[in-house]
Amino acid sequence: MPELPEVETVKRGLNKFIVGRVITSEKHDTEKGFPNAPADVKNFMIGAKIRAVRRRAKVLMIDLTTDYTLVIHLKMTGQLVYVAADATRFGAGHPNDSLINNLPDKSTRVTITFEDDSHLYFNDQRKFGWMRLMPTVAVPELPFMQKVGPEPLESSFTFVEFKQRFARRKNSAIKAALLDQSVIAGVGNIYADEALWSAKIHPLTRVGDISDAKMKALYDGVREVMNLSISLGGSSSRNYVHADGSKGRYLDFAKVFHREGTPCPRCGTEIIKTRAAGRGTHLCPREQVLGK
DNA sequence: CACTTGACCTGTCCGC
DNA sequence: TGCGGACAGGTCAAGT
Repeated sequence: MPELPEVETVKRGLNKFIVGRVITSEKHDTEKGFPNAPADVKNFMIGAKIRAVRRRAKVLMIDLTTDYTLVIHLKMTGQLVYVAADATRFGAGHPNDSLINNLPDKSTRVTITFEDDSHLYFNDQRKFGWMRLMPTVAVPELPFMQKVGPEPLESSFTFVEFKQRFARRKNSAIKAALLDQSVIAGVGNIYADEALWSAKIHPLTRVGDISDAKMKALYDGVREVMNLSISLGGSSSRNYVHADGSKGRYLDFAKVFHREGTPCPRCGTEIIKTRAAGRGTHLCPREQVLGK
């Protein structure tokens, strides 16, 4: 699923496409994806105007003028795709044509219609994702929001804080700690591997065994790979797409993720794929060594 | 508390 | 071509 850079890219796209639009109808296929009562939808969503779209960690928030918010988690395969009333505006042959011209499809969980007959589709093949309507003031009270760590790309997020956040996970593997959203927000499987390669740290290294210099390299690496990815529109490994249905380009620039069998860009050693923290994990076996 | 593992779903790919 | 198993960008609830 989308990690921080992908969710940030969707947020920016939605801010461009849907702010100011009025919702005229909503339709969903199962209670699992969108468990709100029809009365909530009728009273606080239909007729509301989109005020702004925000992101915290990997969670999207669409604020409405009713002081209610649509809170959305895309999990592994979620998509939020906006399709204009005249979808041909992209022109024949545009790379996202095949997706947007065929929505809704069997993965569509929720369809939101705006006053100009344009649509926002929430698609999710694996159905792990969810969308909920709740009062805007209640969003920070969600259990996830209570425990989630700081945003690593904020300029106020310092190396000192980074080190402190990881200190309470000193006995776990560094990759598991990086993926723990309560330590820092937004890192997922792709950027964990990319940042660990950048800092030359083996993913199974115990946090407490990592030198200050390497932790600093990791702090820099996390921020660099995620900033680069945002500038490239995120990573489209399988399902992820922008709010206009097009794909992200980060994986064309990835150093290790999905690059097993190809040479390490620094030393030429073949990248391998293994398992760490229960996840597929990519690394350079020469530069990322346990106990170093 | 810190830490690990399995469960939630559907689709795809790979080996037999 | 079919079938079984492993695996896929995330989080939770359980277990130790």
